[in-house]
Amino acid sequence: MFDNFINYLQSKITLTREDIAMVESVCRLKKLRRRQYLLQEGDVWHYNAFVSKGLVRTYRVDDKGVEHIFQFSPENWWAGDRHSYLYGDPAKFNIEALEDSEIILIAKGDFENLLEAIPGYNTFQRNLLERSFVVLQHRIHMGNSYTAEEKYNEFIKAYPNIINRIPQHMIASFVGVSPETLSRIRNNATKK
Amino acid sequence: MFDNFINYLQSKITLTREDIAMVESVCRLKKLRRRQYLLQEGDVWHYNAFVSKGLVRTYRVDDKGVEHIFQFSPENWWAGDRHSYLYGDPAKFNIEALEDSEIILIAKGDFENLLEAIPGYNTFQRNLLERSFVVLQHRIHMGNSYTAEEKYNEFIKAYPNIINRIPQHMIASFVGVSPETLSRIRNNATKK
DNA sequence: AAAAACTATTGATCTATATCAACAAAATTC
DNA sequence: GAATTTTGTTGATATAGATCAATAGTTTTT
Repeated sequence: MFDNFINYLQSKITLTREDIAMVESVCRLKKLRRRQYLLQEGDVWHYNAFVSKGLVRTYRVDDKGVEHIFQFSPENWWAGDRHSYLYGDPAKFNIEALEDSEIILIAKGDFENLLEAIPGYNTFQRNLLERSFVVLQHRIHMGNSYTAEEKYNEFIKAYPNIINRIPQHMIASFVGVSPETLSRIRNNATKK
Repeated sequence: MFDNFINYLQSKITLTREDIAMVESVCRLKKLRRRQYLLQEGDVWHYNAFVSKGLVRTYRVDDKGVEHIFQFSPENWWAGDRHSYLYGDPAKFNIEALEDSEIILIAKGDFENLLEAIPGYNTFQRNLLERSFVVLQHRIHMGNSYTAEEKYNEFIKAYPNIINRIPQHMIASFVGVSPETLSRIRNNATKK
């Protein structure tokens, strides 16, 4: 039931039988149909969510009602609203399944116990955050200095394996470009 | 000599006398004159740098030769190139002192030892990264949905204490707006 | 204290990209 | 399988903000 997640963990850190039992004891499986929400704006988020199957998007709606996708999470990635998780505030993000999905939920307190109890997990988690930091940093830099076309090219370079599972206008939203502009970019690119 | 840093640490985690001795044994003080570089593009960064006095900026130069400031680090903040640190690649960032500064350097290996050796430090460091993540996330969202004026207002709200130590065109660079536009924004704001 | 470098302002012009709008193909739902 | 929704394209137009350029005050350097 939680095999995907256990395999993921074992590829990152060493687990004893007891560790595995402990992890499994705090996991909860949540199945989502396409278009179903894992989190809606306004609710408080206190889970760590591992996508074991499917694909999920995390997005936010701005003052003008426009959606801005922050992240796509396919299998073996995480999803969540880190701000709400950290500060207990109502979420500004929505998380919605783009495909029928299976999500493993671990409650905040349980997850923190795992980090302390399993040797190396705290360090691995810190490392994961460091790498995320670098990715976000680069996205900020792209936002300030790349053209729309460059941003799109960077996206397909960074996520080649999921592009055909995501509608084009959502890629536009992720990279911060209007859907029309992205359509024109792709059109020009094929002409060359 | 490292008092500022020890005080900072003690405000976050509990330190024994031995812990303090261990920390001090791996600290190195580096004094910077205004305009002096702590890191230059192309060099590899393998420190954790705590600003104990002064102010430092971390910036990157894009393909067109334009500077983009990623971060200002005043007293009691950190500075560094996390990408270079993590992957050992030549830095894309420059770190330059905006004022005469004192920086405490801890080499990568030493720092990792501290995280393991001092109870709670690993967890505190993870928490620090989580909060940074949230900040960067918000900057990405602003980049995609705020006007130039809103971005500037957000900056003065977030960093009210350092605005008068930073030239206006550098604030413009940080928020991702041209210096002329920022000048006009401020002008309009005062008219109201 | 003169020269040089840095900083901020203001005006004129340009441009990348957004917005508005209409249409059609594809996918999904009933 | 008809109706509805989603998705992508293309054209016309608008606009926020960039760029270019000139000026001047301020700070730093020599």
